[in-house]
Amino acid sequence: MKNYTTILREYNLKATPQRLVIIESIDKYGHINIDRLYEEVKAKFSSISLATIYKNINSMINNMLLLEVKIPNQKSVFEIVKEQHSHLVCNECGEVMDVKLDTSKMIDTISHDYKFQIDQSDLVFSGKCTNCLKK
Amino acid sequence: MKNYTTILREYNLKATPQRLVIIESIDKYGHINIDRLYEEVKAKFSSISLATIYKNINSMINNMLLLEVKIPNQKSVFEIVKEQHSHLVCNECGEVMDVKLDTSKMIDTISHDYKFQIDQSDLVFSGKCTNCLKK
DNA sequence: AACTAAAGGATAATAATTATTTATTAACAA
DNA sequence: TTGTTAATAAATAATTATTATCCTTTAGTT
Repeated sequence: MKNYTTILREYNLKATPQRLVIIESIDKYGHINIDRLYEEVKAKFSSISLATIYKNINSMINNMLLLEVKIPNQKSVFEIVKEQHSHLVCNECGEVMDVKLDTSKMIDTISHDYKFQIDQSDLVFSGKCTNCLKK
Repeated sequence: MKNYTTILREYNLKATPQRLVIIESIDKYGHINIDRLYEEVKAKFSSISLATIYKNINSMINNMLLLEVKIPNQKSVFEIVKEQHSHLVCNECGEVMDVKLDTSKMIDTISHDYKFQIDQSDLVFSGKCTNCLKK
């Protein structure tokens, strides 16, 4: 069991009970959108308001603890910042999963061919996941 | 000068004057977000409502004439569907540009390693464009 | 324990998007 | 070229999404 209190403090965020539930939920699911997160948190803090969720998500993003993943045809999901990676999205079940890719060669090519300095890569691949392929 | 009327009809969309201006603007800029598009169209049809813009964008997307490109930290832009490509976004000037990439190897790797069937790739690289690098 | 800046709750305000209703018009045919 | 009709535009209204405000509570520190 991770110590979320410590994590929050490392990112200069007060470790409030609400925030603990938020980060715990995100960590639990890996990726979660605002609505599901709201429900998760409300299960433990029935009085929490959606505005508080938004406020916290935003401050966690500003402090680089979380990041938003924009996905075609569905709402963004949030995840805890970790090593650079890309995403697979299943159009059947909606599942979002991480995938480790070596993008260095591609980035070199672009930098060279287009004289463009790349600071960030957001790669999303959509299709059908293993489970849904079986069905 | 392209014949946008014909294009619209090919996609089973009535060629209304409003739609002609919409597609003309998108084609002119390559990529445009909803607000700038609204202004562009309003310059020619001062009475047009934002709802009409949304309605048309949505029907053009549904009929596969347009597609939405989701971008980190800014509003989505729309573009005319063409051969598969990726996007570069400059964080300084906001410019969005197309880039032709060979993603086949990457996709094969993912398909193989993760047993995932990839139908669509959305790749966005952000950083600094040639022009802004010079400044 | 007390202080204070930050956070939560409640709600209002704003922004973004979609729906509804009626009048207009593009596409097609005679 | 004109009439017919289904689709579209305009003008809201309604929803949904997100942010701001104001006041109370609390986490972190002394």
